[in-house]
Amino acid sequence: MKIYNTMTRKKEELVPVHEGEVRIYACGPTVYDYIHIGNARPAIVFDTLRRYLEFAGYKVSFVQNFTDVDDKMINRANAEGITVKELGERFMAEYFDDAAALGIRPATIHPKATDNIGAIIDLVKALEDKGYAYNVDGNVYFETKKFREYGKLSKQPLEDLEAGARIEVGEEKRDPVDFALWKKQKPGEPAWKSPWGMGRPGWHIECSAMAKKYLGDTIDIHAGGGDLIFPHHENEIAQSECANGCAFAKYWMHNGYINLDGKKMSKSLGNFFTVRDIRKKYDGEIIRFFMLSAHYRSPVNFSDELMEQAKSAVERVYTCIDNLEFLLGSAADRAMNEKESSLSKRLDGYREKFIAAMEDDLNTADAVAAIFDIVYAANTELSDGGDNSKEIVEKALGLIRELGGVLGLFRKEADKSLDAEIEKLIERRARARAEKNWAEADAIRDKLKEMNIALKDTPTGVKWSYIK
RNA sequence: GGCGCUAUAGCCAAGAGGCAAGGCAGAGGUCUGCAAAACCUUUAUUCCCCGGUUCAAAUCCGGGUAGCGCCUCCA
Repeated sequence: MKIYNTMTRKKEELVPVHEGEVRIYACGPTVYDYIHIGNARPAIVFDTLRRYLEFAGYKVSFVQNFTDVDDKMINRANAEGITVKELGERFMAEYFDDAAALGIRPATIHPKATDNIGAIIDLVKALEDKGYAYNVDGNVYFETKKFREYGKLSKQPLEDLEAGARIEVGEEKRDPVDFALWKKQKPGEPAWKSPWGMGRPGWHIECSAMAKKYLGDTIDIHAGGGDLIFPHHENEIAQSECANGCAFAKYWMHNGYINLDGKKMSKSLGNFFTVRDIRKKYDGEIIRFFMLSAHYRSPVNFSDELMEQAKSAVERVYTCIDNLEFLLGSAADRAMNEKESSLSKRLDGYREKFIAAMEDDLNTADAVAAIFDIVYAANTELSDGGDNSKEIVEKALGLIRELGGVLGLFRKEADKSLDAEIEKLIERRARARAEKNWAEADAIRDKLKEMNIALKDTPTGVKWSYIK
């Protein structure tokens, strides 16, 4: 598989450190609020990466952290009159609720910063011992200039950063580009015991510490949103490579932003939609489809119109699945005929197209198109009245399910339970139709529609489904 | 100022030298008692503009234009 590596700005063949296994660290949310759809993009994209790598036969260790102590957490907890811990627990639960709706599987491990204070302290200590960090009255800073390669990910020369950096009033750092590894406790803040006194970790160090603890000194893929490149990932590199003396990550993957009217969606600008709000109107799967219908590195706009488009597209696939399942009921138990063998080969071609797309830096837009190719082929070649073998119908159905599953899509089973009253209505309508009593047949159909049941008259009988 | 990303139909979006994928929406049609779903036809002689390279450019090179992002917390 080829992956675009932000470090080299090129697509590179993925060669994991350990054969047959891919270790991924993805920066997770700060759990002080509901996630917005900008936060949802990396979660969906990298969950899809993980699914594809597993499909391709790798063992995948996927670590996604929760930042559960920082300024935003503290401010929000104070505002709500609860503890930082309570706030974190609440929004971690809300995160998992949203994630499940978006088809995001729980990571292999979801470490929390506050559960890993020991590992964080060890790392800061190592940096201090090696002369990369200095302590000023309980605040420990990383001395950025000591790391010659600083800026290699963002391609920002240190001098330029320095020129642009601001020095806060009362700043005690030796250099504006230095950043905090350990913050001294302020009144009312949560704090842990450390060699430098009571305090809490800086933001960047937790990822370095947890990546090392759970995945080792050199991980395969480090992933996150593009806005983390600088300073977060740059700082992680500085911390980890200085402490461990080896490369931190082989590949850096960054997703593009979600825009609103062409402008980046962000909490600070206030122009964002939470996943929770969107879910009131659209199923999480539609949000996921929307995200995967563009390449992960390109920016995408978000709007109601686009969600409607995504919804219609998702429905097209489910309608096809539903039709194929109905077809199975009347399909013949025989080997494929010549025409079906040819269709089968065509379907294999679409499967290859899907894989080639995913191999090419996770081109999910092209992969989605391959699924639509299958849908089209099935719609065209396998019809209600036709004589179809079970084998070919199952093959088309199986492919949509299999490839859809790699994207975390199209796996929902239609509800096939029907209550007796509705069943009776369908039968009554069938009788009315047989007697050519169209008025009654249509009245029953309208009534069923109000009850959320759609009917379709086919040569092999009446097909019903719930209206979504 | 430094670093970087976009520009393809009404909308969304792949493609990165060799007849412009796929989805949504629209129009007309087929099937149907009528529907629904599906299918057929139709919707970019052309990919922001101007030059250049080439037998061949949406794709490569040079120069513009427009929009966006990071450089401060941000996915």
